[in-house]
Amino acid sequence: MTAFYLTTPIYYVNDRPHLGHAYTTIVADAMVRYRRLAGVDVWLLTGTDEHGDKIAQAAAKAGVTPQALADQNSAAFRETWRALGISHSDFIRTTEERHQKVVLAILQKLWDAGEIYLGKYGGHYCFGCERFYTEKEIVDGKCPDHQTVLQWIEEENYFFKMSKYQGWLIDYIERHPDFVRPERYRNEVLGFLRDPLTDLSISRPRRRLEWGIPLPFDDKYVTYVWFDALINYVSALGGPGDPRFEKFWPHVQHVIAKDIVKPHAIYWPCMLKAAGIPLYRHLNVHGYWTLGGQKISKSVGNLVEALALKEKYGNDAFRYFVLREMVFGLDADVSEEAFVGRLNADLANDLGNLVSRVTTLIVNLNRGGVPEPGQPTAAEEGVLAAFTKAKADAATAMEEFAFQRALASMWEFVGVVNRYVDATQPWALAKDASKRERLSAVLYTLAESLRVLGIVLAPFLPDAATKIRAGLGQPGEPKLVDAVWGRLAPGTTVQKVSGLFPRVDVPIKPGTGELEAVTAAPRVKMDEFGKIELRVAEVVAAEPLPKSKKLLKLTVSLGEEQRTLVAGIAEHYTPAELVGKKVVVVANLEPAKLMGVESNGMVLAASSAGKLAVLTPDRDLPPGSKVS
RNA sequence: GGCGGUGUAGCUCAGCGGCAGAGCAGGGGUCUCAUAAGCCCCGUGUCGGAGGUUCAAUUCCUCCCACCGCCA
Repeated sequence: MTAFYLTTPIYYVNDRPHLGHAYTTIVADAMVRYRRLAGVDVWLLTGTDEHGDKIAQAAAKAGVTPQALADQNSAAFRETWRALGISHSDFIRTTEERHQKVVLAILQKLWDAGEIYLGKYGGHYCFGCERFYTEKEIVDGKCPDHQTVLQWIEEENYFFKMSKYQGWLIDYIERHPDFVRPERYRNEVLGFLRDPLTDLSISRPRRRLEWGIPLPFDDKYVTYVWFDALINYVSALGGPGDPRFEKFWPHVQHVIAKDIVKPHAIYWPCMLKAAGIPLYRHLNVHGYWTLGGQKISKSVGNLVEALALKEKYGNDAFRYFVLREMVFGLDADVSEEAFVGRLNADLANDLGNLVSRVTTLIVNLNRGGVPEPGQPTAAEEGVLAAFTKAKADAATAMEEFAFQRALASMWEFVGVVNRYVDATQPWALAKDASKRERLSAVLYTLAESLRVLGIVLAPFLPDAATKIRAGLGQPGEPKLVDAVWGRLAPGTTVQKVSGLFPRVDVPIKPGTGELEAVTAAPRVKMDEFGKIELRVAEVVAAEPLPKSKKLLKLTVSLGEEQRTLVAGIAEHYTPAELVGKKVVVVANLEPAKLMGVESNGMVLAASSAGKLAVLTPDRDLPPGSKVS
């Protein structure tokens, strides 16, 4: 069995988890699930990066220790991945001993090999910020934050001899065209390498920064955060020599966002080379999300809110959207409108409806079981061929981290199956006894189409795929080797699978352009509606319920009887306003106790955007009048 | 300022030397198994602008404009 090792970046804990982090992690998760489906032994690593200046400063500002801040924010990431159903194998933190141990070992090894030297670094330093500024950040020789004159100070630091690897790295990237991909980022890296590469400062003096891993050969310094952080990919596997490392490291690929290309494409290969560790296979770089056409800024925090789409529409829809909408490597835009568009068009109309119509057809026309496949005709061969193609195209796309293409390929097949249903018209075949065998062949083909979809979609839509397989009597873990035509046994029980992805109606709020998404209500039959007894009632008495902000206790007259009911309208109506009003109530609602008061019915009220109005008859009618 | 990229239908994008394409949105039709879903039909757009190479350019070259990225 082959192995596969994939890493997300370790996320810096001065930030809260947002859509950008989620995308990187979902991409990695989908990739790993896909390989796992194919029987590959996979290891997915994520985690948090916890050392450095910014953490120390943020912690000081918040009045907590750096470790406490790191604990809190690291937990936020862990919780987000749990909520998104990420199937990572390990979660590493750079403050863990297992990580620090490997960092120390590598530093020592580089020191012993003469790859590190003590050098002088001069720069414009601001004592207020406790940091150096580059020439371009300086405004009139002053700190942009404090407006104080910067001082030129020289500081001794340890440097990694990165410059000597420049020629080697250029050569390596040229010989390995997909080392950094997509190509645009490879070109960027090569562009950067056309200028002389400098040595990399890998330390910070402890008198300035305590929050880091002390250098093993000079405890007056801590390790520079990038040098520390990159090593997580190695340390999480136990480091060279560890069986897990030996097994997975030869297959390692990284996924990152474009902002951290340089450390990953330049520092990291040089570090690995110097440490005698083989280079990673691929650096897979993706772009940024914009929100409703707006650039994301941290102060706005809107990228965090984008995660709410997952709460609102479900995890599978969220995964589908981000994987389908972003061309891997390029920037993409999220908006609720685009999200709902994808959800309705691809998930509800194409896939969800297909699953619903096919399972219903089989249940209705073949007493719930998978029929015999019978004699395939050109139409059936066409469906099979379409699946074979979709599976192969998706596999190719997944090799290249082209998630959008993988999903598009699968949807080609969904379209073929929808057209096949229309072309063969099983409902018509069922009316003709002489077409019995033909009907069997068609229903079998449809059932088989759904079964294989339930397998190949699993890495992308884990929950929906499980439901599809369950409907076709396929419990347990899906395997790609079973996504082979003809494996579905005749006689297998089929159950209706409806409502996989309900359509969403989106009225656009007038004037604002904002969307207020509302899930379409299911249709009800007349006799179902008829079960609800609505009557006009007159409010006889009203009083607030003690200790409740929202509830009012109402006594209403229905003509021949009086009732007590509780209504959640206290924020919108005073008791005095209500007495004497004629309202509409549900008269046959099951009694319910609210704040200790038994309520026998419900007052109907309409609400929108925080406003609320009870319904009253347009003309005067006696209490008890039926509403229908 | 240097290097690179992008500019194609209302929107998102594919094509990259041989009669302009897909998905979505929009319009029309149609079936009824299905989530008012499906299916079928409908796109003359100066392929950013100007010039050039070529029998032929959206596709190659030059310049210009706009936007973006990396670097400074």
